[in-house]
Amino acid sequence: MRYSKQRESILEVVNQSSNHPTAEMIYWEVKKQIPNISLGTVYRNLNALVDASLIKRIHIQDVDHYDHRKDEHYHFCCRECQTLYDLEATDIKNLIQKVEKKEQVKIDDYEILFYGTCMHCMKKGLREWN
Amino acid sequence: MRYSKQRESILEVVNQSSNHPTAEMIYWEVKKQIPNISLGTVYRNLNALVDASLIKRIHIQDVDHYDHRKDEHYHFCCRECQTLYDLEATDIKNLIQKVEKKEQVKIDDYEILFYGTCMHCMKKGLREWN
DNA sequence: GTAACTGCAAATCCTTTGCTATGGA
DNA sequence: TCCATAGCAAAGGATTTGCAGTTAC
Repeated sequence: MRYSKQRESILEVVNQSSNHPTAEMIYWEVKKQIPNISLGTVYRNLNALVDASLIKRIHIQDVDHYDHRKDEHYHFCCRECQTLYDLEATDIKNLIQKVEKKEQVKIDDYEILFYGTCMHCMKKGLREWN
Repeated sequence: MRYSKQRESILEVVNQSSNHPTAEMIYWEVKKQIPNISLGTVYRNLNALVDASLIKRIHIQDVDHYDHRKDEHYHFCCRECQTLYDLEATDIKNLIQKVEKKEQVKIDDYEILFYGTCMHCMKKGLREWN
């Protein structure tokens, strides 16, 4: 893969985002640095970066989002405020081991997404603890 | 939600499928019973059934699939043969409890998908155990 | 009777692709 | 120099929507 300032900028935006941007959001962000970049270029580069495993595509509630790969994590989507959080990958090695053993498969990646209510929205009383 | 034979047939096809059909596959299957059904009707009903939580939409490798909700399960996608398997939801209650406690959230649903190599393909030597 | 539902076709939305020009190695 | 990559605009594909007719209740 050859260098281009467009691809560098796109990768940088994804890596520095904590909010799992969509292609469109990435496009507008990169446009601040490279005003004449085209949306086609953003899509092409996102695909190239996903193929190269430099970033990850995650599909949440009917929309594609892009995610840096800095560490293993789960995702949590709050149904009240629609925020998408990163969660620590609690127990993941243990879980993978158990599943591999029980099902006799070899696992090399995962996508773990929980839905529910975040602490913030629970405090607002939008949902009771139970 | 009012009764219609189209919706009944669509729900039945999803419930009786073990292969996580796409909208298109469901359309062709329902067409055997109701030859003049339109694709638009299939999409409309799939959305209605998902909204009513009678079926689940799962997005795997860039394609939407539909899944019955008979029991809790994980999904496993084999990178070699592209088969999508249902796996037992090993340890799920324990995992949810741990995550809820650690992250202070309330979880009411999840999507857990593993990627890797299935037993079948490993036996064919497409990938080594390790 | 009437509101929900259907089939059909057109519209919409997101993403990809073809083309020519540019730029990195 | 040469080939990957860019920008632009048109094409593509999946899904949704508007409308007029039909059906469940």
